[in-house]
Amino acid sequence: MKLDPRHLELLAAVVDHGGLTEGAAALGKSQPSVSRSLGQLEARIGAPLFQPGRRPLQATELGLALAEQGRAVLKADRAASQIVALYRSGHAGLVRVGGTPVFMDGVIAGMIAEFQQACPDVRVDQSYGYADELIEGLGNGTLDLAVVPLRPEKVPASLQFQPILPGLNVIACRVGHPLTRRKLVTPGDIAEFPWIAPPANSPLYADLRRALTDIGAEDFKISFSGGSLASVISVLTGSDSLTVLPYSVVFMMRPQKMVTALSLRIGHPDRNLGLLMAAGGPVPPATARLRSFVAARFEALARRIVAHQTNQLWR
Amino acid sequence: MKLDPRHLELLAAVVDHGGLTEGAAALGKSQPSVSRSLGQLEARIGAPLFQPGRRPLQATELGLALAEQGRAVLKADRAASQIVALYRSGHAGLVRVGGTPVFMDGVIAGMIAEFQQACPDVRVDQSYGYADELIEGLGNGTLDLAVVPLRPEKVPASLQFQPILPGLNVIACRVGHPLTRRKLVTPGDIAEFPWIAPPANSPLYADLRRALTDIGAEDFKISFSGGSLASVISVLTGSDSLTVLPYSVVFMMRPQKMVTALSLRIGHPDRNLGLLMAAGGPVPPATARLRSFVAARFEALARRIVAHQTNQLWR
DNA sequence: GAACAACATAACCTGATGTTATGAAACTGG
DNA sequence: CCAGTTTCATAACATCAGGTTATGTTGTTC
Repeated sequence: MKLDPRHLELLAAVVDHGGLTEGAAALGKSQPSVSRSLGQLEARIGAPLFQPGRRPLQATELGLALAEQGRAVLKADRAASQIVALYRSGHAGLVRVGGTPVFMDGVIAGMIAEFQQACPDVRVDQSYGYADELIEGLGNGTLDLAVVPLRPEKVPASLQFQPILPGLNVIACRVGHPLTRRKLVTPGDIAEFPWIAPPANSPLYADLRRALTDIGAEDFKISFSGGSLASVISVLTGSDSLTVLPYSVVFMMRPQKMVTALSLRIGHPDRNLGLLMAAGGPVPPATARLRSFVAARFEALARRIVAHQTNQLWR
Repeated sequence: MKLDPRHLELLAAVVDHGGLTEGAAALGKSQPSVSRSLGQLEARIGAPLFQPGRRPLQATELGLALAEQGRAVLKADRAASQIVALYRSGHAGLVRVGGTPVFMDGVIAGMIAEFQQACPDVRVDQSYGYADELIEGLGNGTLDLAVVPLRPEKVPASLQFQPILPGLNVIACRVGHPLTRRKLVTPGDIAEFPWIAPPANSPLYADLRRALTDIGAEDFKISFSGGSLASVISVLTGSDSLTVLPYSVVFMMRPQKMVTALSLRIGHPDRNLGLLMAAGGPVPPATARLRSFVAARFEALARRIVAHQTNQLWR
């Protein structure tokens, strides 16, 4: 026999509240409604759930046993409501974040860790990709949020783009690198050092080439290429190599005192780092929350960068 | 937000069966019904439960989390159905059995133990009383079944009486009692031995008085009275006392070889031991099952008694 | 790209559940 | 033991969710 779980809930409430009237009130229903529903349950079962002729309604053994199950139903129902509430407030759910490798490793992952301190039930699925792949992912629904340097005019109509930092690259090297002792670094100075190149298909690689070309360093030797940020940093700190990294990435790594930037201004790309999301449709709450969290952190980061720059430690 | 537990059940079934159609089939419902109900759930929640545009319907993270709760609801529901099924088949429940002390202790308790080997989930609440109290208990619903010696014409109309053994008392004594060595015991022989009397308000006490009067033993001394069966047996086996006990009780105690009956026929009361139950209303299945079990055991007992009597061990 | 399977939608009906008003029954205190 | 109060059951009605069958519509598959 199939029982209606709502009937079991009613029974549990009535039993636990010691009476039909109070049980009904606890459920926010009228007393006759609960009375009739329990009557139906009793009729379906064909056995008394309550001892007859007792005015503060008292359950039979069978009624108590079924109320036990009703409590289980109520518990599951409350848990489900809690899950929904968490989800709708953005405190639970799954956010699939994609972004360019260097930014994700150097900046975003740390922010996500911080975010999850506040929202431990939000799962984050991180993936890497460049603009085209990220845009496709957002388009076909396999990605909720992308962190990507982009030219605003290249944003598809179906997506919305929120700029969070101007594109700005620097030449990075290890702390204590010979060139860091010089007040002014000239293009000629850097020619003697080997370079670490980002993956050849990355925008950062194009930035590197352009920056070096801009400053007239046509001829440079690449000693290492293709690694992710962790590898790049390892090589950078273990050698006198140079590389091009986003300003924000180097800035975020300042506390570790492993990497710094040269006082050589290079041409900056006409892109903005920004957050890319699907436009139009409803945004999953957890995605919205993470998005605004990251945006806020970047705003703070931008202020700190400005403050730092005015301190003239870098130029 | 309050969710309908039935929706959670639907969700669990669909998720676990890998599709809406199969999930609906597993629940014995039509596919459109489940589709629409889940659509409503989705609308109420305001968030997608399934990934859009996937043909074997695939749940989102939220859907999976809610399905987990749905499984809990389903489990509780099945458990409740199981409870009802057990109850309705008489394999679970509570039976409140009342009866006269000597029969309950000497015969019925053993049968109940045997019954509970087969139906361990049937709880038995045993109480003691004489005819009037038992009839009242059955009348006001505090008793399901009574085992009581009764004159059939004294059965109230609202109750039904099922005779299971003719009333038959014997004079009981310890095994090895001096009188057991005599082939024929005369009324005069018993005069010298002290008597154990049942409680003064019990029918058995009246039987005792009548039996002794019948056989002309006007003058007898009572050495012990008022105890329950266990005490009576203790005194009986520890002395040369005599007492009056129902034949069935003495018969049931034969295996222990502690108590036997004298070969002195005494007048037997015009009562029948029987099972008394409320008539008319629906009988709780567990009560019906216990009733028929006890009746069957008594039938077997009656046969064994007859067989034993033809062996002439007693008379 | 055609065939197929899976899901969504439409239209309809039944029945459960909600309501308020009211009656009956049990408990309470004197 | 009786009146008052509380508690539950019943009546009458409205509404809506959920059941059905029939029929699109859309992914998936070969």
